[in-house]
Amino acid sequence: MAQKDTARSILDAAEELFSERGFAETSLRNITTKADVNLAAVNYHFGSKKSLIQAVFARFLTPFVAELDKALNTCDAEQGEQPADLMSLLRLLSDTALRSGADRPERLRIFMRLLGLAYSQGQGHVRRFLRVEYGHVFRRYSDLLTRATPELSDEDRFWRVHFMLGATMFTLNGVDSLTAMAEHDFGKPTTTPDVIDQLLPFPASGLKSPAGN
Amino acid sequence: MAQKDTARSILDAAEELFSERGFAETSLRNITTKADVNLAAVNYHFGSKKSLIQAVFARFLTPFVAELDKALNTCDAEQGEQPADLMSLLRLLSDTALRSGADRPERLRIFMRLLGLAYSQGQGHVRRFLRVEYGHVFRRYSDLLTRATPELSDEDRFWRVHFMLGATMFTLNGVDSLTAMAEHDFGKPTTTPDVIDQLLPFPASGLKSPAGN
DNA sequence: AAGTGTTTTAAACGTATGTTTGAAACACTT
DNA sequence: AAGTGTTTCAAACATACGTTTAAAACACTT
Repeated sequence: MAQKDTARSILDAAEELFSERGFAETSLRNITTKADVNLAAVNYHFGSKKSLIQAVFARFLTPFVAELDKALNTCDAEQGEQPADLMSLLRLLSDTALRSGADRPERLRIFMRLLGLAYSQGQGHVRRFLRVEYGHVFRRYSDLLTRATPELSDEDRFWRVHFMLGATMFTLNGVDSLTAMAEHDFGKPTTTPDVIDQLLPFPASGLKSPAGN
Repeated sequence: MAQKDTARSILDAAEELFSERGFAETSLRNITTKADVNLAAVNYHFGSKKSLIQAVFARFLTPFVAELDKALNTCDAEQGEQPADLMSLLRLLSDTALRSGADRPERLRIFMRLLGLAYSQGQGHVRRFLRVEYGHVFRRYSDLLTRATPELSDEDRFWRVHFMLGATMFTLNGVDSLTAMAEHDFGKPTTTPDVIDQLLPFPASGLKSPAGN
């Protein structure tokens, strides 16, 4: 009982602190203080700081890719008749992501910040971990994207998928600052799902934009 | 003479190391070793590590915003007849950016990585520094963007400009990995200007995408 | 209730960091 | 060539970090 509690407190505190300040800027002492556990508890339960970082990712990603895999299975089943269209595929991904942090929808925001940090800060071990552990699901999704945009050359699609990825990462990464700015300027409160609704047409249009000019 | 040389070596080394590993992950000893100067030289010439970071940004940004300001002046002069269209505005920005790192075009890649890092790592002092020092030029550009997209509501435009920013930042941030992947997959060598040519239609389409669905 | 394996704790360890110091080396004017 | 202000240098400083240790506290079976 105590075991689970301590490990979970550490993960909770680490998730929040990492997403706010980054990995290198968050010390184990910051984490254990916030989690109200002993400093040595991190090394006892997770072995090292690196392993703790990976554990933070695993706690979010493992259920997420499981759900995504399931969703892709039903998607494959319905196929044969006709491949899923682009907008449906984007919706499938965002719905799965939103549903995956079921308890609090802000989990998605926190996690996207972590993902962005992992790629922009050194943290090569995180990238390796993610590729080895979850790569196959993303390859499945990527195949569906290809079938949904048959008019694009492989090269154009490659670049535009990354443009889309960038717009998404950047937006969800800073979604708290952005929603604050939007609320200040336009009065309307805006939630993360609202932002995603705003977002999706942008890459959907961009992916299909006329090539070559 | 020695003064300029030492300071410049430090800036060169810092620019490259920061862009590769991030700010927190690069120590003054890394920098001074690579620059082949004494450890104390950083504190002597720049005062502190924070000030060094800001100096790295200033060295790139000061000539860049000067050129951008000039370009916006001629743009304003030609106006009155009709506001500049969206694609021209994007071209104006990317051309200025490419021309600004005149000596080596890879300077732009390095600098975009720095910019991305500054926003994703803590480094609040950098954001403050950039806003205070260069904010007015970006506000000018933003006004032109508004006149180029009169059909958008302020809210839609706000979000889409940030989507565009995200696609651009992310792409130029990781442009070295991306071009390597593209070259491996498609055989074609790809330069940073090539990537920008690929990129621009994407936000241009995205900005004008039909609203509300 | 004793015994056993697990978890927590306070303290210390070794290492790396940014910064400061004071003397030495240098450049440049008089 | 002497003198003056600037720049370099090796060394040390204080601090913070991740990790390890060994004893204490705990939980749970017998």
